[in-house]
Amino acid sequence: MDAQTKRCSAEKRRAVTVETVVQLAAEQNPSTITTTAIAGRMGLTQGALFRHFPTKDAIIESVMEWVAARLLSRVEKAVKKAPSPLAALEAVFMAHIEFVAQHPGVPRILFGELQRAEDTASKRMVQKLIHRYGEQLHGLIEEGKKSRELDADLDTEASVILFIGTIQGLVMQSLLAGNVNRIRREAPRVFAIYQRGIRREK
Amino acid sequence: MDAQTKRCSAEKRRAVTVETVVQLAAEQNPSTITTTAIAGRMGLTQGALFRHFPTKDAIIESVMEWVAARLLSRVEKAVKKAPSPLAALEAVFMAHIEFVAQHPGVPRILFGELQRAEDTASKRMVQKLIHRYGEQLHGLIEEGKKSRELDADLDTEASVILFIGTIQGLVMQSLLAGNVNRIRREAPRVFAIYQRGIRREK
DNA sequence: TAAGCAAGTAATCAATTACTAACTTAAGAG
DNA sequence: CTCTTAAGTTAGTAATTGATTACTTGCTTA
Repeated sequence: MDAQTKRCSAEKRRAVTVETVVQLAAEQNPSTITTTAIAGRMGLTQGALFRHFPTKDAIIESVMEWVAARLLSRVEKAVKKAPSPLAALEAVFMAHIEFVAQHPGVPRILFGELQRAEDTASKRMVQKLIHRYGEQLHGLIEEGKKSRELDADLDTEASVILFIGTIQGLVMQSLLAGNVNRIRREAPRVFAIYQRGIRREK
Repeated sequence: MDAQTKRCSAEKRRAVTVETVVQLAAEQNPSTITTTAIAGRMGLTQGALFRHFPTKDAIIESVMEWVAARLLSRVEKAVKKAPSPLAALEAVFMAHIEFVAQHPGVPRILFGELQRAEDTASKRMVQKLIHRYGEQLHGLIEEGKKSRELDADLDTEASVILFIGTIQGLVMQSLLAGNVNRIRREAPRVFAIYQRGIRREK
């Protein structure tokens, strides 16, 4: 409910605001989240939000920064721990799924931003985030080819698209079922098929 | 612009309205499409829309019916023409992609409906549509196992999720690039990997 | 302890939304 | 040609939105 009913520092308040938006996005369409709803969940009046953010879009931008930092950090960590490129791909996949399961609102926010017609700052941030993510995957797949774990003739670009799409598909399933935990069960099964599609034939 | 500037029958007007929404959804976030925008695109005043639909949600419901009928019809046709289960899967995939390429707003509308917190009629229609679609795929994959085209140990459920997710991923890519035609080029390449993941090892 | 400032409130703003209702007008039937 | 009716217009409504403003409260520190 109210993360910090009393008054607290602006920095802390901004952080709580971002987390509140992420939380609300798990419960409703991100594009219908109002500043009143955000403030209400924080135990604050609506006007108070604008003491910390100049505009609503600025809040969304902060959310994007939060997402980018957290997601990329997890991905990086997963890559480092993995003993091989293919193992890294799997670790990244599972890390991403775990992140999404913990914050089901995040993929909705990203997808929603991409849908916006205007060329907003937050939309560009999503594009940049996914682009960077794709480059990481691209690198891993190319490494996998060299280490002969993956098929040398593999279409790297298509593999990246399928990787991201696979996660997107799992998210959609969880939306369909209205059950977030299903995604954790299904993820390994779906990744197994993906893996078969890219790994070197014996 | 204006599909039928003059006055026309209510039936025709309803059809044009639905097509206009689909068209607008290709250009902007579906949840931001207003009745004013719909009417404007049709060369009509906003109030006139409510001569033909009792509410905005009723318009969306009609759109869902339009989508369900068109998509399922294409899928059915693709299945019938295909000589084998695996060929049918590929035909369905390409038919779906072609449909999405022709109507880029459709997947956005579906995804947007799924995100709604309330349990609306149109949301249930989307759930039903995808469920039926999934059942079709399920059947094709099981057939493929029997005909020994697909791996007997294949996880059917996961394969269905991956199939739909693959399309979702391609849609996301086209949103990212802002280019609809890319999806046609990438689809066969991505499906090739999917196919490798499910077909029987030689 | 008093001053200064940052954080929060409450009321209100203009703009936009879906929806309505009294009216006008065009088209087809007799 | 006229009359009826349905399609469309004009001009509203109430509710909701993001944002602003004048005022209040509480913490820090000189």
